[in-house]
Amino acid sequence: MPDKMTANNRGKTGRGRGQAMVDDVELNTKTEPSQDRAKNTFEAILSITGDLLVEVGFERLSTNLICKRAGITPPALYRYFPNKYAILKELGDRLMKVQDDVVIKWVDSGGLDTGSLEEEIASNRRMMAGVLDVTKDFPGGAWVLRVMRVIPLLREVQMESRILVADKLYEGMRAKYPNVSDERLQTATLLTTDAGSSAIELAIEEPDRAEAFLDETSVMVATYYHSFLK
Amino acid sequence: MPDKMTANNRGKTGRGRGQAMVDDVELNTKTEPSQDRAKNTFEAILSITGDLLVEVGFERLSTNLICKRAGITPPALYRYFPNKYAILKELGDRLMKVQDDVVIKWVDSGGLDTGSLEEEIASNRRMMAGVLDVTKDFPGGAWVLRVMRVIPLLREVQMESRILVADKLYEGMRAKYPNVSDERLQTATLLTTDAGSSAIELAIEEPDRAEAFLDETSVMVATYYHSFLK
DNA sequence: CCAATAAGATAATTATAGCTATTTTTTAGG
DNA sequence: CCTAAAAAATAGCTATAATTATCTTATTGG
Repeated sequence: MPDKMTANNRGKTGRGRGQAMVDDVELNTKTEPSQDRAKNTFEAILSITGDLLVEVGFERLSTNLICKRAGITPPALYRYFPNKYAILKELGDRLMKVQDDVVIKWVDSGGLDTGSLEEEIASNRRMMAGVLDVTKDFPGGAWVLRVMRVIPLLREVQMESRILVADKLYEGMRAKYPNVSDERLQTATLLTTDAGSSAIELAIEEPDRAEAFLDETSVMVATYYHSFLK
Repeated sequence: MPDKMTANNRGKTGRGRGQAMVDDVELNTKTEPSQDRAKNTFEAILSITGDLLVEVGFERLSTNLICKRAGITPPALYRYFPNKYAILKELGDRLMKVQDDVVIKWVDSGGLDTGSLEEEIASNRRMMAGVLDVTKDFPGGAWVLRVMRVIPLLREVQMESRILVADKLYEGMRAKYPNVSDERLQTATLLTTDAGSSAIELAIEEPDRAEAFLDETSVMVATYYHSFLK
């Protein structure tokens, strides 16, 4: 039986793989969109992916679903992203960036220049509220945080961000706690960053207790650093 | 063209669904294995699932792969577990149980009956080391923790455990910190449990710094609780 | 307004995932 | 040692995931 020659199957076969290769994948975006229409598509893919994470979760998220919701077809999506993980990576990069920016601005604007424990708690708390805000505003923010944990390549994105933030904090702390070893201070910044991130996740999950989570985490972290002075 | 009647396709069709329904699934185990052989199969499925999580990650984990590695066929697996998530849930249940047991034993054996801050730090540190140990011994322990975050139904398992542990801690703390409100103490136990869990994940991910992570987390948590005395 | 290029649509392909009806083999109790 | 129940194997099915070759439509710089 000869090949059926329909309008779009001219005897050459497609080469879908059915499953993405999770290792060895290129994760960077492809063509940067130049036209306005394309920029909209690009952004729509990202924001819809975030929305879908909230609606259907990570397991049910698929490129086909994203396309359907965005009103585009797969080739349009694959013009910008080489694969599904690249979309998630872009989301991860962006979320980390907005979170990092909050912390960096906080440090640069003197968030660490505090005296009393009470001041430190309050300053810390303000920073955490800022991080919570940008995360809540981010489409699917909490889900992006979770997904980053289960995809090794995205975990690296997160760790890079953690290190960036921890370094920034370290820089500001170094002068403040001169008699604490470099190593200890580095460990401390990493741990408190992680604890803060966990608290943010909890706060989004249980909005009713969000205030309490921020309050207590601020107390915990500030009290901890304060103990370095002794 | 008539149906091909091979040895096992007798004209009735199978009814595979191709994708699991992530919502609305039964997650409990089915037949409890009675024969020894069956118990081995049951345990093999669980421990191999843990191993595979480490080897290939969550995304590549599939029932077919588990079967292949366990030397069984899908129907054997599906005799015990109604679907893939039930396997993960059993792993989650078990990991939470061994972790919880460490904490409960620690409380019951007087882990909270400490006086000085130094004693509290040391006691806390012993408990965390215990939790780290059982988690490291658990096949795929760190991965199970991660996976629980991205599958809502498993997240519930984790939250139930958190609440159990937090309640146990709360019980012990209630007497120790009489002038702290119930609500605040509950928030505190939940947050410190979460922070501890994050630290365990970090410790497994970066074994070289595991000691430091436990040390500092103990300090952070103990210092925080200690501040309640003021 | 037209050519070049960007953006998107059509229509499939392949792989593999989850799962199962049915038959065969083990196991263990009488 | 024989038989009923338990356990596992045979051999698939169906759905859907990711992805693509090719063609068409929009956009824009000249």
